[in-house]
Amino acid sequence: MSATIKSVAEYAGVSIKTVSRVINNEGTVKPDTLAKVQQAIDALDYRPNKAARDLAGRDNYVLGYVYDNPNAYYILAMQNGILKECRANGYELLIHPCDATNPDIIDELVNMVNSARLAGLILSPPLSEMPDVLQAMDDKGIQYVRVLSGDKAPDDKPCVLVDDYQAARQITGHLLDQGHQRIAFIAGEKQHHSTTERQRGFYQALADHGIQADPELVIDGTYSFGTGVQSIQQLLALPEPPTALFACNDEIAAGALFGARMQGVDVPEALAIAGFENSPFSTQTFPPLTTASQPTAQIAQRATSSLIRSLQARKRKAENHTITADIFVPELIVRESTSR
Amino acid sequence: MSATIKSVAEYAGVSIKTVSRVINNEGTVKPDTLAKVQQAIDALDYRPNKAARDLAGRDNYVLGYVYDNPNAYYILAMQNGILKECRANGYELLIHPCDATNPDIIDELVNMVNSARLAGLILSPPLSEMPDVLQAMDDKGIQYVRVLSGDKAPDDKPCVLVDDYQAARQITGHLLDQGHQRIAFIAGEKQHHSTTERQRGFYQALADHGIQADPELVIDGTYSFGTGVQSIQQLLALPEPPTALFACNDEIAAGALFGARMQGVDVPEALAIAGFENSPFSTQTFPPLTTASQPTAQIAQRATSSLIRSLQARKRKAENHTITADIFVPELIVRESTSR
DNA sequence: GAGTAAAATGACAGCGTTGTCATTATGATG
DNA sequence: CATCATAATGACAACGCTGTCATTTTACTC
Repeated sequence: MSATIKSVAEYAGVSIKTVSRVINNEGTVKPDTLAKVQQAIDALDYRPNKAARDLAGRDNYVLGYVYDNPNAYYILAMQNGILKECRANGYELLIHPCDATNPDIIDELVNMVNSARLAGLILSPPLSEMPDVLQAMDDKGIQYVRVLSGDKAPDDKPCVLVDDYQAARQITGHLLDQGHQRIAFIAGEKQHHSTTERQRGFYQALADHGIQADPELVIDGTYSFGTGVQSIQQLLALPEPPTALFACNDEIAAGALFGARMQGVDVPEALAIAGFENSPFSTQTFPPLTTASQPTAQIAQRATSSLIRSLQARKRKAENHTITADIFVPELIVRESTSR
Repeated sequence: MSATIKSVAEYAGVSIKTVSRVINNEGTVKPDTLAKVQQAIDALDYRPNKAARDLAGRDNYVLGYVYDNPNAYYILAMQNGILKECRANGYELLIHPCDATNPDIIDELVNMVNSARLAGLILSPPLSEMPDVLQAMDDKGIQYVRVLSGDKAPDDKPCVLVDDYQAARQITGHLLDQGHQRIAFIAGEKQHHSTTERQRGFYQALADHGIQADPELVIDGTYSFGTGVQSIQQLLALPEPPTALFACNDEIAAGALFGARMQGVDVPEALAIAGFENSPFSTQTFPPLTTASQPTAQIAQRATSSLIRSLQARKRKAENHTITADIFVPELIVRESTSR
């Protein structure tokens, strides 16, 4: 049988309420009392009973992660990061896969939050980029944190930013540094901010080097292997084909690599290819892909901790809780697919 | 404010205990009383408070999913299936990623089950195939269900079987039916039962057709793209190369396909390739891969429901609860990579 | 229709925590 | 050193449910 707050209180020689104050960091406990209680907690290996906490308290210690993203690696990395932070703070996580294209998605989410009595929500793209979803959460007073693509927060609500723009600029810059002049770009779904941000970074890098982008070299597609295969065929058929390609993610890049090989085009000798995401795809090709690595798990962890802090701040009625938008810049990883 | 058991009881004109009996299916309630209560539940949209249930009851309504598997698609599919069944039965799910090679893994798991007060565990490979892990669970009286590769249950403890043997036999049979005589096999990690079962099916199919397996055509590797690329080079360098390949999973098959193309070998004209798993890899290649589809989400759902049933049976002290081992046979999916 | 066993229902405590409010200790002030 | 404000602590009810055991109702027997 595991220790209860009562046994800890007896062991430490204080009331259960004081123990409660310690485990909730309420701050109104004398240092030596606190030390005694901490020691009792450690000695008895006490862990608060979540069910009792939820039942007695006003709030619940459960966060929700809502996702709709076909990319399994991304979701799992997010999930791992969130879980880590939740565990560290005694929160639990409710996982809720959903379909963002479902017209009833908003009702579904509100319903879920209410019936599971969630304390807050972690939203990743594309959900985190849907204004009506965010609006509904605000209306219902549901707390959330978003993971977003961008280089500055779109509003003052909590979010963690991934600076795809900057990273895309770096990747493109890397290709330019290698002497490439005709660089192609294959985009993913335009609904994802990540696509538009990466494209913006691509254009900016060209502009930095005084190069005019050739519209023929920019192709719209989806974040898929198939897009890569098809697009590269189209690009290679051009009278003046590109000597380098920046694909919006590794999956597209892998497809392009495959397509190029099928047509007998050597990579990187005749065509340099860079991807984005540092997914397993990027090392499972020959040659391995140059890419940008976003520390997804770490981003998720930061988002979660930010949500928890704002939850606790609200609990203590600290209205002056300042929301700081964390920002991550994916890091350039150079591999053989772009080496000269 | 949502309805409580008390408001339902008042509405229905019975005691709260009777409502409790209804929601727990205890069976000792008169039909018309039951109807009244049901109606009250519907009218008030009552949902039992999980925290109160957990606190008051002996058991918790929380299951755990423990995984260590590099394959993100598999895990996510499992997770989705488990979640679906949990939700349908009012259970919650605790997700616990872990490292099976960690020497302290057993302590870690036992600790987790105790501190989170889990009702039961869902184990997938490789954890479900580690005898010492299972032994520890049995010793501690922790209930679990395993998802296993095999065509019959190894013991009388609850499990759901995936008949890789049968499916591998079918895939190999399909290649044989296409007239192939020299069929290669690339294995994954030998620690995974799925590998040995698939290999067993491969040999059996050859034997069925009176063909002697050529050891030169069987290569050990890992479940990775790289294994596929390397192995196919080795196979194609043989004096008498194979005309068909059965790769232990789609990732290997995709690597092999890539490697074959690199060497100018046409697929399927000069070399037929089949994979296994029906992962996204299998449709992201040109040509798309023949493979076997295991309904992972459905398997997970079945496993979860089996665990829940056995949990409830134990609660009612029904010792005569018979454990039926469900068995799934992955289904052959023929695509262009093996068409004549 | 009285007597009995079995089925159905209810009263009430208790699960482990937090919130509210009362009480006690501490420190500052004159 | 008495007085008071404030910080620290404690007593106790309440959260919504289940388990135990007592009570009532029902069904059956002679």
